[in-house]
Amino acid sequence: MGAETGDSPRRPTIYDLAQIAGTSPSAVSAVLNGTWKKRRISEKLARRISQIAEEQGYAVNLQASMLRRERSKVVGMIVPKYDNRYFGAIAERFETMARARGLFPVITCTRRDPELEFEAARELVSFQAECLISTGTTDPDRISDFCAAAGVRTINLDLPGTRAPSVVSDNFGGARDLTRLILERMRSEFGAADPLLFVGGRAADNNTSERLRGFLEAHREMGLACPPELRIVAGYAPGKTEAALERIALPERLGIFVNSTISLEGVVHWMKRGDRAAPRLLRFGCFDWDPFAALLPENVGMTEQDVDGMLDVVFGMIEAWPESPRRIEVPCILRPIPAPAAPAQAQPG
Amino acid sequence: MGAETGDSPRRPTIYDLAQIAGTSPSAVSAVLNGTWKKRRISEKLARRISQIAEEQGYAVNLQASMLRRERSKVVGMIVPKYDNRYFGAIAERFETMARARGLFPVITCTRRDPELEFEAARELVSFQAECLISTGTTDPDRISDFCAAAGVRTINLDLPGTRAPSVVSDNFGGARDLTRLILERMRSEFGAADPLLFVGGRAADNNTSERLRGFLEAHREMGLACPPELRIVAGYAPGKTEAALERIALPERLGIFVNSTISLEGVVHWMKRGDRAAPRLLRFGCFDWDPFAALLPENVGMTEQDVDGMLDVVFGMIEAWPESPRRIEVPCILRPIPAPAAPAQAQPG
DNA sequence: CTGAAAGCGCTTACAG
DNA sequence: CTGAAAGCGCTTACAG
Repeated sequence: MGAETGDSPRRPTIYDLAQIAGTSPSAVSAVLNGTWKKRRISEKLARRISQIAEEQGYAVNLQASMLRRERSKVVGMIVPKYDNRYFGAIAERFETMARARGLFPVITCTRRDPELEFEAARELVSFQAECLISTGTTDPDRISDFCAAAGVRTINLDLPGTRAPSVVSDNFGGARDLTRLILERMRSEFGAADPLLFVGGRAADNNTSERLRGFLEAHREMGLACPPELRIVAGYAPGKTEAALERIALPERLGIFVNSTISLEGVVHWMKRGDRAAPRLLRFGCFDWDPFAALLPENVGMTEQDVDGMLDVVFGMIEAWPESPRRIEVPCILRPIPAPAAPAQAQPG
Repeated sequence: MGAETGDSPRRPTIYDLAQIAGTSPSAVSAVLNGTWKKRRISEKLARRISQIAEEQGYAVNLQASMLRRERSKVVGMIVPKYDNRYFGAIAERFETMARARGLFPVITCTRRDPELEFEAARELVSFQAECLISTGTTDPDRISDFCAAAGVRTINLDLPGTRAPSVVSDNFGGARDLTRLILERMRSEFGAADPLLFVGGRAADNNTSERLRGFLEAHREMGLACPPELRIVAGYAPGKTEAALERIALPERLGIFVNSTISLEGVVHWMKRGDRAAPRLLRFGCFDWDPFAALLPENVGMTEQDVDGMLDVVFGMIEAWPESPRRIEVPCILRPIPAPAAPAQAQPG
């Protein structure tokens, strides 16, 4: 990009508008930012200035405006991905809610790269963000420390950081309810009362351990023992999940608790490969939401994190600053999927 | 948010750093923005200044910096959604590529709301964006006109706007290839040689009409007539698609060309409801990509738009400005899905 | 009812 | 090798 297109005139400023209107830059500024009634500028002048601004295609220079104002109204967010139902929904909802409150949302996507995350935090501070929400970041505390030093508030979303208030899903309760649902469906459809297989996630990951706790709790309620070999917690990646499933011997009928749609891709690939002994009577539930995954015939239910609910809490914290509680839990939404009403679709003959 | 936390000290400026270092603000500025070698500042001083900046948690004020510089390096993008595989991938890739070029990407999500789109364009101009990429917007020409008046360049991505250069998928070729694939699979799996059903999209939508053209072309090649009643172009919404499918009589065996994953949701809901006469031998292909949709057993292939390829072209245009061609087409990527290797999974008994 | 003036935090010729 | 000074486009007390 060249610096200028050469023949394109400089973008008009309030000085240009003032000259055209035969008034002062102060008056133009007041009219254009809505403080003109307070300054008792005549409605006639206000109207004329607005008209001229419109004609000249005027747009305020936010860099200048923010530099001068005491508040930037910029709120920053760091997400690991957009290309993901959950984080996509978070980013979208955050933007909508911020705008509704007259704030300027600036979102950055850092693909779980710790260095990029830190650079993004620095950039958002440089943009004069008033607060920074981080979600899915690998090192939230480093970001919080940096921001604190710069006087920028941070909130961790769906992350249990220790250096900032956090808003998290009730992973325990959500997992317990999903586990109950799967157990129930195994019983009603197959008459089974066996412990489930837990698949996906990382042991060090707080969300995974909370979900595992809920999973075990539901088994305990039913008086079911839960052998450790039925827990595959070897990462979220589909390939790892698939490989781990291949290595273990599984019963004829099986219920699976899948810890994310990422892991679910691995589970389904494994199911689809018919070249080995897989359980004949299979059902699963998944802690995550995806509309197409909801259509898989073995799926009995999905647990959706309450994005709207969590962001309501986040904006509540922003507004009630600095009296934010350290941590708030938001319940998840269980979406049961009814058993198919009819026999299977046609298969290749 | 209160204006200040009261006890938090003002964020340090180059004046503060200069005072601590016992030098001038000019020197600090030069060191911090990398122009110090040109100014022949001693390496010793440069090192000391950097050190102090680090200690003080200094972060440049981009508002001030951008205001003073001739270039903002901000590149804006308007997308309709983040919560969508395609647009999520576009946003994510755009951000990565812009950063790699030392630019500041600012993305706004406008949920197909024409007023919001226009407000977003105005806001990006106010942020001094040097160019604006719009994709999936309802009124790209209005945005282009406004930006042109403000001296901001626009590029339409996957949109055939008339007022700005555009980068679009080869919808014709992509649809022709996908249609060929479905026809081929209907023949090899079921021995069928019937015309396909086209489902989804809007007739007024350029992408839909191009895809329909490719669909018809593939039929023509095969010597197949293509009766108009086998084209359901009543919008993308899943509900509309499902309702339209219910209203028509369909043959025992059927191949379907589905015009987006949005419409595909409707098709699959219709397939899953077993309470009416649906085709027994069903296959479909879909012009869009989704990993779970790819797992549906009737799916023979999906056409992915080449997001990386399109954005390469977009950044090429940005850099080669103002010699941009009016319109560039980028081929799509066909992803065939092999027929299942084994018999169907267990169904409820 | 309105304008002149200071200043937000930087960058960059310009003058040593 | 380095600093003083002007100015980017606004906003906002302040003084009429």
